[in-house]
Formats: sequence, structure tokens, C-alpha cells
Amino acid sequence: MEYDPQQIEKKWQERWAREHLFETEPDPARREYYVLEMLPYPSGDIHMGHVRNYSIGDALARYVRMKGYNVLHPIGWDAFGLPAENAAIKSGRHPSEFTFSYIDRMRGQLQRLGFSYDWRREVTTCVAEYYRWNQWFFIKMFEHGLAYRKQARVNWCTKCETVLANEQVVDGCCWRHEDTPVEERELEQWFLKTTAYADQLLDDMKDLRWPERVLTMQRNWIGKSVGSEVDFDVDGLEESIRIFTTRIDTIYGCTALFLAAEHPLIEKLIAASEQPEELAREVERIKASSVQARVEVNLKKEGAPTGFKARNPFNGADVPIWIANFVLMGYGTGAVMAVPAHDERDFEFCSEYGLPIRTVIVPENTAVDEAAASDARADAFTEYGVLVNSGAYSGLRSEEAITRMTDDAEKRGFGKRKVYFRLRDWGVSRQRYWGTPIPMIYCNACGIVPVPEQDLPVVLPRNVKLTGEGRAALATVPEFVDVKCPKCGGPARRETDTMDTFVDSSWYFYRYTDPTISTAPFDRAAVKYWFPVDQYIGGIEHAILHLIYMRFWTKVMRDIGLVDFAEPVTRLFNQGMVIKDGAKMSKSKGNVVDPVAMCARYGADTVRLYMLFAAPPEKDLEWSDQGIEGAFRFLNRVYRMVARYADRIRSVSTDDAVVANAAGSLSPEERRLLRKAHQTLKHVGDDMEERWHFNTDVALIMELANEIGDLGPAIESGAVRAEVLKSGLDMLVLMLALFTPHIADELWETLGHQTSALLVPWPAVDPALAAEEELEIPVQVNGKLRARIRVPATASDDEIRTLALAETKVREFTEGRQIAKVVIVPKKLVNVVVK
RNA sequence: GCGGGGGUGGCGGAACUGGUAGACGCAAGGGACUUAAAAUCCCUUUUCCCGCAAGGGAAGUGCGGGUUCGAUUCCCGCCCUCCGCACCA
Repeated sequence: MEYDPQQIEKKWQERWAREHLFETEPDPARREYYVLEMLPYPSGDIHMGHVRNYSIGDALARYVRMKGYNVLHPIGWDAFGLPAENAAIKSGRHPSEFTFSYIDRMRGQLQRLGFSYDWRREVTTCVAEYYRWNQWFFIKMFEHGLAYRKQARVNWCTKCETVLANEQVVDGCCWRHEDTPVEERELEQWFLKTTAYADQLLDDMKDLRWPERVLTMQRNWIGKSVGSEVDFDVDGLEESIRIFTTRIDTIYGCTALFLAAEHPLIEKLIAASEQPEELAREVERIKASSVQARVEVNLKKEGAPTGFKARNPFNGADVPIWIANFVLMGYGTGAVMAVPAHDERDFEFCSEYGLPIRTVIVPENTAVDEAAASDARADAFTEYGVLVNSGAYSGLRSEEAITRMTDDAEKRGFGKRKVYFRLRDWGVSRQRYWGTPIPMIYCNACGIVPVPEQDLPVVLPRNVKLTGEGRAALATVPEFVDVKCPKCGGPARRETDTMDTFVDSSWYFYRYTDPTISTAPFDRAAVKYWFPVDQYIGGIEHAILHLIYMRFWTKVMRDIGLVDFAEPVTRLFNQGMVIKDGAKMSKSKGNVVDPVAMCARYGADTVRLYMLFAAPPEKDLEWSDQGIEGAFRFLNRVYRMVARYADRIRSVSTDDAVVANAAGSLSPEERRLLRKAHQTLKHVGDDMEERWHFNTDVALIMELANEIGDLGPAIESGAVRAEVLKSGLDMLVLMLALFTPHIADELWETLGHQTSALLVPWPAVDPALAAEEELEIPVQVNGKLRARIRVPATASDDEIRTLALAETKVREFTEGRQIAKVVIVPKKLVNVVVK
């Protein structure tokens, strides 16, 4: 009988569906486990990256299911977004046509791969039943002051023709168009107040069992910096300049103040200046370069003196006020004190423009006299040290000085503690069509008015001419735009921007718990049962986009009383990319391997097995045509092996094997088989719990299959009885069921069982059967392997020592030399140390 | 510059808390079966050296040191590489 994956996979997929095998409901009597994989964007076809992601998730879902958990394992569609809209603009068809036909196609492909999803729970983000809750959340946030509108300088992608969030700008370019530099535009936009949660987003990371690099990236992105603000009075004007510094301990070394070109005081300085034209010209020149360009490390530092001075409140020194191109209005106060001796940027700038340099920090253990004379320096000393030339603070260490000086500044009223974050509020307005309409109305009389809850959803109008140019497409639809104000009934206009699609994915996984509920975004009792997500699996590319928004969303939901936890996802796993010829698979590189074609050739089980076997799951996986052939050959071998013995074991009960064992009647070959089976079971089970080295699990299952194969003669001769063979094959098949579910169910049936392997409890390891009876112990002389001895597992260290020293090979190397000591690692190794 | 991964045969990769380096798979070579091929099965395969052979010896996990009876694993100093962040005051 030939292994025919097409026929087998069709048969079992139909049966699984008929028996509703993957459908789950909350059951308070059972432990729950929520396995979540990042939902796909319906782009047309699934790719190998999806297969890898979902094969990992499915193996876990099946394992926890066999371990007895009630498992939620859903999938859905991140269905709003630009690609569908762009395709629509090109073809003149509606984005929903593309989206829904792609969803149908991709659903079929995922089903072809046999993933154990509860398809009744499918969520599609572009349907009104879903996005109405985006709108509902938006209004809730508006009511809580967490959604607000402001004029802001925002990132604009000329290809997307829309605004981008800061998180969507990568190296100064659009995240979807890596060759398109982001422009800056002043626009009125909606923002969500992610900054209100900056501290929580940071602090709550300590409870997350997430990959360190993701946490690091998020930490960097949030960018907390603790420091002080200090006011410098401006000489001759009734103004002061507030600077932010993390190094107030260096303030006696301040020899200038630097202002950003956009600093609000600059207008006044120009007005009061003796040379207003010249100053204005300098300011304009710096403003002309974008913030993006000014953030470049290699940017040459430039600036100009304003002609004004400011007074250092600590020592009363007057320092010149300059404008400097590297100072950003968007961070801190837009003004910094220049301490060239202890800051590299200030050093570079002050050296360029001949501003004085004054040393006020020296490394600990430096003689103070020496320090006093060392104002001429080759570079900045930026580390903490001991203060010198700092009045009453001289002699203090930096840490202590920071505390004391900030306290004093507070007492004296010219400064205070201050924390700044790099994190900005999330700009969610998008000037595009294919997204959730923002449910806001502008009334000339009442101002901004949210759409009343009973009027939700604000349905995305279907008949819109899409050009992809200029402003929001919805603005061209009068029936949509013109409304009556919900408050006063007067004429009003709707908001025509739509929401960033990352809003959709910020809470979709809550909706899976009850995807059809129409009275709330989700059913609270169901969420209480299933949440938090036990394991989330997806690509690293969302480390600071989706994965930070999603955490923010949950915290907001907690604060408005929807959930009672702060973090939605306990464990996160990032799988590596699938690459070919050293590069990520992409149409433009022409190195795409189509999973559907691979399924047609080898079957889903082979594709999935290969995805798990070819590399550890967190590393990149290089596609190999020969590699997948190997996976296919292995499944063929297993299939033939089970088929060969099927007749003689089908009706045998494995209970007999247990009985035989208890009676101590196992033959050496039987012991060998059962030992290998139980050892493999132990390793695979342990590994599924934590380590997730699926590649080694598969390797061990292959070893077990090889072992059973090698026992062929013993099986034929009866030295391995049918019931023992069956016990081993049962375990082999149950382990395979995690990775290759179709062939496993087929073989499970062949072995005489009635149900799907998925419904079988994960077998228990019998430590007695897994234990070795005889150990092979390597014997080293001075750390070099010289012999191996075989000893009973029960042998004592003394017996092992005696045997080791008696070994001919060992004596050859110890003869005539003094044995200094004999190291014995119990059950592992002997090392004879000779002089 | 800062932070986080990596560097092991011809290739993908094993080696869990220091204890037989190279599991498993691929590729390659040889053999069996076959009229032949495919498929399948068996054997060999880190490098170098001695030996007709059985067998034996030496070196070996990016490089240089160190700790240890023993280091792919721990420590110090380098090199290379991938990823993230970066004039954030």
C-alpha cells in the first residue's frame, strides 16, 4: 500500500469537520488554554511564513489539547488596509471584492493544511459588525480624554497618500515603502493617548514572558528618561527658558543654552534682537532641514548666536543663548544647557564655535588639583564621577549631586524633577477609504460631537470613487459627509478620515471568544474564562507596532472596566523567517515557494513536518527542495512500517504489554523498543512544555521509527510480541499527531483505534521502562577518551572505578605513571588523572 | 556608539544544569534488488597521520588567553556577522 497524502488528508479533514473536532466552548470544569497566532492579512495566497507560524501554533494547540486542556485556537482576517484599496484603484472594482475573495481563497488554503482552528469563531475586521466596536472604543476613549484631535506635524507617505504613525516610520521611510522617505505635513489629526500609559507599558513588562529582544525594543521605543527641568532667566527680557537635563550634576559646566529652531521664545528674541533679519535668516535656514534629517547622527552641528544671554540659577553665570540644529522641539522642552566638557554633542558644537569648555566632573579617585587645570580636553567625559568646580556641590558623586541639586532647585523654585518619554501619542487618522470611519461629527455650533452609540456603526459607504489622490475619499460622498448634529440638530459634517488598521488588530483576539455578540465588543464572561492569551505566536516585525498598541488597548479596557487584567498576552513567541537563497521569499526576488503547490506534491503533513524539522522555530529557515523530500520519505517509511505490521496488531490490546512488563517477561528486544519509545515520549513532552525545539523532537521521533525498523527481524521472529510492538507504534503515532495530524489519524485507525488521535490523552512516561539497564561509560585518561565500558545501571561508583582501571586501553596509558585521582561522574563518565 | 542574537562537517542543524562533539536530516560515494531506471534497502562519509587490514594516533566547535581532572558550554581580550535602537539632552 502506497502512502497517498492527498486521499488521506481529504478523508480526515472531512471527518474532523463532520465531527466538529476543533470546536470548543468554555467549560468551567476544565483548565483552559488559549493559543493565538497572528491573524493574516488577506493578500491573496498564504505563504510559507504563514505555514511556519501556524504549524508551530497547531503543534502546541494539539499538545495542550492532548494534555487535557480546553483549548481555544482561532483564526481571522486583518481585512482592512491599503493593498486592497490600491488594487481597487487600479482595477475599478471595490476593495471588498478583493478582500472577500482573497479571504475565501486563503481560508481554503489554511483548511487544506489541516490546522485545528475553530472556524465558527472566524473574525473579519472589515465587516460592520466588527468595526462598529472600533468606533465604540474610539468614542469611549474620546469620553475618557484618551482620544483627542490636534494640529500636528505628522509623517506623510506620498505613496500611501496618508499619514503614518511614528511606529510606521522606519529609517525615515514608510514601513510599507522602504524607498519612500516620509514627508512632514501640518495636519489636524486624531490621536490616542498612548503616552498616558507610558509608565505602565514599561513597568508591566516585568511580568511578561516575552523574548528579551522584543521587550528591549519596546523599552527603547518608550524611551523613559528621568531628569530635571531648570529655568534660566533671559537677560534683558521678562522671560525664562526651561531646559531639561538628565545631568543636572554638570550644570556648573554649562557654558551656553541651545534652543531648537522651533522654540516658541525665538519669535520674541528676533523681535528684541539688534539684528533681527540676520537671526531670522539663521532660524529659517535650520528649520529648512527636516526633523528627520536633523536626527541623523552624522549631521554636521550648526547654529547661530542669538545675541542674548541667560543666567544659570545655580551659580549666577551668564551664558550665551544659541540656536542649534541638533536640538529638537519634539523632545523635552526644546532647549538644552550646553555642557561641552561632559556631553559629546555639546563638545562638538562648542569646539566648532569656540565656546568655552569647563570641566566639572572628574573620574573617581582623580586628584582634584589636577582636575582644576584640565579644562583643555580632547573629548567629553560623559560618565558619572565626582563634582569639581561646582560650588557647594564639589566633592559629591554624580548620583548624589543629582538628587541634592534637584532638591535644591525645587526648594528655590527654579527647577523640578521631570520624566520624559520618547513615546508619542498614536496618530490614528488615515486619509484613506478602506478602513473604519472615525465616528465623529463636526458641528459649527457644538464643535466635535461623537456619533451617539445607538447610531453605530457608521457604515463605510460603498459607492465611492477611489482615486488614491489628495484627501480622504469619503469627503467626496455628500450623503456620508452631510449630517445633522446629534446635539443641536443643525447642519454638521462627518469626519472623513478612517482609522489606522492597527486599531483593528489591537483587540481582535477578544472577539474570538464570542464573534457574533452584537451588544458588546465581546462577552465578558467568555473573556474571563479564556484570557489572558497563554501563548501568542507571530513574527518579530510587530515588536513595536501591533504588540505595543495591543498592550495599550488592554490597559484602556481595564480602566473603562471591561477586563480585570492589565496584560493580554502572557507568553509571546517569534518564529524566524522562511528564506530561500539567503533572502526572504518575495515575488520581486522570484524566490517564492508556494505552500499550495507543495501540498499538492507532498501533502500538508510533509510541508508542516519540514517547517518544524528544518530549523529551530525561532531561527530563520532556509528552504531546501531536497530537505522537504527527506521529510516526505520519512512519512513514507512510517506509513509502510505501520502498514506492514497492521494485520498482526490491529486486534491486540496494548494492555497486554503492560501486563507482560509487570510479569517481567520482556525480551531484550522488547525492552529496547519500549525504552526508546518512553525516552522519546519524555523528551518530546518536556520539550513541548518549554523549550520548543521541534526540530529535535522530530529527530527523536525519526530515531524511534528507525529503531522499530531495525527491530524488523525480531518482530518477524516473535522476539518482539505484537502487543509490545503495538505499544511502541501507538506512542510513535501519537507523537506524530502533533506535527503531522492527517497521517497520524490514518495510522491510528490502522492500528485499530476508533477516534482521532487528538482526542487521546497524551500518554504517560513509564520511568521504569525509560530507564537504561546497562550504561556505556566513556573512560578518559587526562581528559582524553581512551575506552568505553559497559556496566549495569545499578553499578556503584567503586565498581565502575575498578572496571575502568582494569580496561586494557586505560592501562596502556596509566602503566608506569602515578594515578593522581579518578573523577567519576555518576552514570556519565570516568576520568583517570595521571602524572 | 548602545542593546540583543549568532559563528560547530560539503549543507540544515544536535549536544538540556561543564562530562563520549557532529544526533537527525540533506548531499556525496559504494553496494544490493532490477533487463534497465525510479523507488526501496544496506554500508561509508570532520580533518590529517600510521597500517594491506583489523586497528591505532593526533588535531578539531571564529581567533588569542584563562579557570578546571575535563570547556561548543564558564571567565577575560579580540575578529566577523545578523537584528534592533541611536544627536532624545
